[in-house]
Amino acid sequence: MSNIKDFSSKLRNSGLRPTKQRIKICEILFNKEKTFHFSINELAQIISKETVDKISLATIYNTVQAFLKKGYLKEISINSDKSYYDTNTTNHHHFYDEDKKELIDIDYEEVEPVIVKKVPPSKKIKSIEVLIKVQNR
Amino acid sequence: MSNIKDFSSKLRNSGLRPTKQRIKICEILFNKEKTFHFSINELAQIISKETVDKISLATIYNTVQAFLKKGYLKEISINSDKSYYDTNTTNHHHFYDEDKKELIDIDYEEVEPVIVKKVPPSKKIKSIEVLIKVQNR
DNA sequence: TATAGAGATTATAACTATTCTAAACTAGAA
DNA sequence: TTCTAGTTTAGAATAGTTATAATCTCTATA
Repeated sequence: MSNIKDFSSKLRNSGLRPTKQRIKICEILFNKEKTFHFSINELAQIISKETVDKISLATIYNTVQAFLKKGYLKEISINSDKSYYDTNTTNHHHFYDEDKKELIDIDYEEVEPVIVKKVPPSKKIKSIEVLIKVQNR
Repeated sequence: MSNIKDFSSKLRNSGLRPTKQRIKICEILFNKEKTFHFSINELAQIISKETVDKISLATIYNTVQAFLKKGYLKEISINSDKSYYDTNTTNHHHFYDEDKKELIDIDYEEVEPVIVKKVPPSKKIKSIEVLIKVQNR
């Protein structure tokens, strides 16, 4: 379990000034035992519940962008109207529950490695994402 | 190559009244030898170039939604701010070229079938989409 | 410890994608 | 030809996100 000191030095080490807003957001995002998925709006709601002094929406956007760039978060693509982020930045795939509108991690081992026979000329693979949409039987 | 009559009856057969706007959009979308990918905005621009009488944005949205529901189009999920659609509604996957911001179809045979060992309880798989992000080597 | 200034935060405006609304129009059945 | 349900339309409304410009705050260094 990380504490404020840890987050502070982690932020500093990656060139981000450890402000109280960023530390708070770290606590919310990275103090969980499970990884989780969120939209900016969901994150904003959690923050407003857990803090006395509010953090402005702009800062939340900025912080998420910064963490994304540093590789602490991963963006997930669902066909959607808004962006979703994942605190699990390792290689893994997702189920998307069409009924509950909910994203579920799939352990990497649960999906056989995806094998692609050809890649466009002079390109290299950056990532492979599998999205499996499921619905009630 | 389909002509206006064809589109007219195809529309009627699927319960959509063949209006001149819908027929025009059909011509643009389905008279190509290659499948293609587009955003609403890109489609709107093509329409405005190819037609004298404009089609309102609302109609373009409505029509794309209608074609989507009828299964003539497929929505594609890229991590994005807007929706993309594909005239290729068969099972296939995509490369996303991060440099050109361009989507490329992958023939179904080019990717080994994705095998999932477990599905969430009482759910069935609706679709499996693989998005392979590539960038310059 | 005080302070300057780069980097952050903030409220709010602006922007973009999409949906809604309500009036006007039209395809096609009768 | 007439009627009407289904369509189209312009424009308003909404939601997500980014930009702006003023204010604030870390932290290096004097």
